[in-house]
Amino acid sequence: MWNTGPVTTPPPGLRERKKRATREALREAALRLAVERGPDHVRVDDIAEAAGVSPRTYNNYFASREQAIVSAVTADREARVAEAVAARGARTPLARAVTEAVVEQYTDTGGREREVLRLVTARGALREAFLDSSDAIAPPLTAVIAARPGVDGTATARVLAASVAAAVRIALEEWLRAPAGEGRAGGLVVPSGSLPDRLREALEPLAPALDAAERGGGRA
Amino acid sequence: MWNTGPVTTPPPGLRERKKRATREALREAALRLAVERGPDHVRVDDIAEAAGVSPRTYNNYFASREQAIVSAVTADREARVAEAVAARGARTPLARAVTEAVVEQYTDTGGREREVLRLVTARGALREAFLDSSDAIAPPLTAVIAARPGVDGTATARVLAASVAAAVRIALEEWLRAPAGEGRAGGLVVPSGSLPDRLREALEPLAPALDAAERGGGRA
DNA sequence: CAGAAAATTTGCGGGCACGCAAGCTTTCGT
DNA sequence: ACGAAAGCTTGCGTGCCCGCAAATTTTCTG
Repeated sequence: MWNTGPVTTPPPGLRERKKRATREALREAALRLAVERGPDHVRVDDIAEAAGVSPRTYNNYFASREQAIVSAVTADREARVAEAVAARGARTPLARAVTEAVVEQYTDTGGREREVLRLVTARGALREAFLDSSDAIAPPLTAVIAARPGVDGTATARVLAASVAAAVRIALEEWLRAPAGEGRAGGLVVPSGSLPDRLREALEPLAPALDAAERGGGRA
Repeated sequence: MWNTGPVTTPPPGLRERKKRATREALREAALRLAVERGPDHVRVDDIAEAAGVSPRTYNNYFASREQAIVSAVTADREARVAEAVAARGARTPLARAVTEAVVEQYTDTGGREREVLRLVTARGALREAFLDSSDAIAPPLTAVIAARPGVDGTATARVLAASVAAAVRIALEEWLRAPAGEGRAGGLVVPSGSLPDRLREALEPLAPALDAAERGGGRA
């Protein structure tokens, strides 16, 4: 009876491990093939075959063809944003905590991300799927915000979390709009210039709402 | 040379009229068939045939099968929300203007809406498409907010508009969650109970941000 | 008005998403 | 440890979305 912590995963169980493995295999295969051949020359059958599962199984894991690729790129960034907010504790005001957490998590370019960014950035269905992925921030962020002292209802937390997600999406859109704009970072096609600035810029209008929520909701 | 006003539509032109007519025919056909047979027993071919166009043309007007139906139900409500905000002028503070406009436009149940609500409310792909439709509020609302005196950048307006859209979506979700909840309105299955309350509740957390935007942005 | 230019409709074909019902694997109860 | 229950995978079939290019219609120009 090893101390597994308070609410930790009891023992992962064989079943769960297999699912994780399959998911990971699909992600990796999808990304690899997309990089090799270009995103428009990858069929869902190819991904399935490369991952060693049936084409039908692919759609048990991902609802669209692009989802696996962006899932490989973003790599659970959504969940880590929420963690980063929680890690800042109730000391720092909510607006600061959220802004810092978002900027932090979107700044860490996970290694080869530079190479991959052109792939997902190039306008197409992938670009859309990538932007949609930022909506996934909302659910975990809702939990974190709701747990804050002073926030009354879950409804408030949901609205604020969804607003943050929307702001992030807009920041990404604006960022992708100006490829070789003002602060071009070394002549690359990748618009790595001012993502943190765009994020801060987009989150700033929400700051009053975020901070007000902690001071007793709207009319409490 | 009749006075056509400053920026009014010059003369509608034949082409435009036909497009409007086709769009309307598709909407109406889709809604009628969905009511008659139930939403799952309507093929896109049926709608096209009923509207007198080819199946391929349907997808030139609507990107998904459900879009035509919800388009018939919501009937450009999105655009009217923006108009309702603008109609309130810069006198009333932004938060109030937006809240009142949204509540007003979502309260007017356009006639037989009661009959149709069960259709789009019944969980399925339609329900999802209906919720997605609230995102269409953002673009026109962005323009209205950006035109407000005191709002500095377009980015701010976009974020706020998107946040409002997200709040509306959440309000609709919560509203659909409790069919026969607290304020049941006459024993119907339709959860007409407290939609305005849910909308106000969802928009309230954003009020500080909306009002702050008019007082010179965040740090202006 | 004739002819060019621009936009829309339509048929065709490919690929994708998903419900359904076996078949097989993991998990659980005794 | 054994059998049942639950869950995952897979093949099949249906329907939908959309790119492409030819045909048709509307608009524009001289």
